[in-house]
Amino acid sequence: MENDLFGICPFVTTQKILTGKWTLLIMHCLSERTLRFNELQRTLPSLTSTTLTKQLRMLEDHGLIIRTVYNQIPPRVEYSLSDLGKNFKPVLDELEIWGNQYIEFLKNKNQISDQTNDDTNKNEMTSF
Amino acid sequence: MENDLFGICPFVTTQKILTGKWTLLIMHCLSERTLRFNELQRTLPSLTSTTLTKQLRMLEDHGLIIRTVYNQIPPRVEYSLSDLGKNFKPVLDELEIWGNQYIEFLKNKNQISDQTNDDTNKNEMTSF
DNA sequence: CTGCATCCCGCTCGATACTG
DNA sequence: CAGTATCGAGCGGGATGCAG
Repeated sequence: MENDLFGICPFVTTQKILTGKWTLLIMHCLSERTLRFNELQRTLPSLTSTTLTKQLRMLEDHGLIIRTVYNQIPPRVEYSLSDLGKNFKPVLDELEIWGNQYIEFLKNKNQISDQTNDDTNKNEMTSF
Repeated sequence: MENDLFGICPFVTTQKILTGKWTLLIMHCLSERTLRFNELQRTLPSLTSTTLTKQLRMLEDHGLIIRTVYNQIPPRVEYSLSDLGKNFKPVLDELEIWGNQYIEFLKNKNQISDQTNDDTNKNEMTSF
């Protein structure tokens, strides 16, 4: 296999699962409650159905979420966490705590750099 | 901005930080002790210096690790976690727990689908 | 409403070769 | 020992358009 440590090292394995720009956010949303496709879409701004579908399929293939289809008109599809997905909750909690810490860190950093560097120049080279 | 929620949503922000195929593993290694460049390289199999350097630079730029250079011949560079990086430890711990759960899940899945195939490669590795 | 098919762009990974 | 320079392949994200 291309990824020698997948299925062996817990960190490499998890990292592989978490590839996908929106996986954490999706997992967080579904950890609160079951959601329909367009509920997810409304919750996650700037995320097209194409991308959302792909990410959901990936998580489903990996066994983290469950896709339930109701045969109705109009269609109704619900996404919820599997047991494996529910066990992921502690990770999400710690991730959220640390993420907020990091955001605070960023704010301080920007305050410092904004004092010295007020002119974020964007001059396009007009000629020469 | 290309990433509207970076610096706002803790999950999106963290996900962005964690891009990089080896970030979690590197963070785990450094969470145990300070390491030199080639120690990391020896610890992490199949990882060229090019890639390792890039990932380390990324983590350094994001403020998670600290790079200390000793002016010596031969050169000596040590990598350690910053305070921000040390605060990441709880995430790593939960990640490791869940990752091992997931590995167990994979084994069961493979047992079902690989009833005819007996894989001889079943070494237990806690990490790397 | 919940997708799939297609195409394109950018970016990351990694191989290889070279350096102080 | 600890990198840098360069280059290429591959893959994921997203825009667009269509479908049941």
